[in-house]
Amino acid sequence: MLPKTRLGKRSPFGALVSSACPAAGTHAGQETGETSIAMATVGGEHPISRRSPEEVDMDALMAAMVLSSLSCTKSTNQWPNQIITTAPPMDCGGGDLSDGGSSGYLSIGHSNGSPAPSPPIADPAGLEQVLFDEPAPRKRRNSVKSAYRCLWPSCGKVLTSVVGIKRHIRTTHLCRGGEHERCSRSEEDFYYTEINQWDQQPQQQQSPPLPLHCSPAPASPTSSSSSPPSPPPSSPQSPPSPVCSALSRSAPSASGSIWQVKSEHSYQVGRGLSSTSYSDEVHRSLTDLSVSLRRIRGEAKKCRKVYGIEHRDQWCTSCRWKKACQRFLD
DNA sequence: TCTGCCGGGAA
DNA sequence: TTCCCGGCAGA
Repeated sequence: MLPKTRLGKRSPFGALVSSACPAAGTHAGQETGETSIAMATVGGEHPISRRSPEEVDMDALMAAMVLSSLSCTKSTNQWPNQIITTAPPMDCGGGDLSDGGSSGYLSIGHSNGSPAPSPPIADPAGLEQVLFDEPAPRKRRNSVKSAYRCLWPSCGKVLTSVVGIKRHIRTTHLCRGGEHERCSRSEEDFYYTEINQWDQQPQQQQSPPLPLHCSPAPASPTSSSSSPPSPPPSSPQSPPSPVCSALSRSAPSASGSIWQVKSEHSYQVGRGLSSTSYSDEVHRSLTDLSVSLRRIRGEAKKCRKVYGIEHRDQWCTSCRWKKACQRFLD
């Protein structure tokens, strides 16, 4: 009768989705999209591996400098830096032995094991822990034997300590000229990759079966679907940080003893869990809620389809009432 | 555009 | 409680 404004008509989840998804979808989707693009692009043609040594040197140096400067400002502006820091390392040189994009995660995510500083990881983890009350699955490294491989073109030196590999990179590759010394301190992070050897120690693995909280964490506003939407503590825009510390989150099915280049690993993780997963997982958590709050449209034919409008009297009551069909349950 | 069905109102 | 339907959202 009256034109009713049915703002509250839809389930609160619907509203929440519409309000949350833009944030999650746009941010995460775009970010991850950009990241993916960057990864793909860089992976496709890697400057370091294809260019002349001088160009490589300069590009890598530039990228590293940018990264270094960015990493210095992480504390103030968190997530954009995470985004940004995700991309440049890919530029600066994952090398050929792994997917181009992976090096970004490598250099960022290696905080799991390597002493290289990577502040952005910690905060999302804390945030997600706060939001989801889940234990941080970071312990897997305990059972991992690590080595570090130099990614410098045509080097490939493997050392067993971070210090060693850093020193190697710094002294051998970066600090040929003294002027590099200043920036190379953080730069060497990008020129080595960690290779892990998982032993068969299944019960030691403390990592949860499949940590999904990687992405929900930044999705704090979105994930509030299960809790009243509360503004993020600090950032007004509540930006999701697609980069999560998920390097060690993927659960490699270690059958036997595998050496796994971490950059590869992280690339997959990055696509599957950390970056892309942000939107994916948000979507998924949202979907799960959606299932509970609103039925997924079923594949089964409903009374309407089966009997047709003209035989509406044969419909089940729910269908007649435009409710969820009770006869053809999915 | 069609369809399922949520949310709400009327009887 | 039953019945109906506006309107949203997904396919």
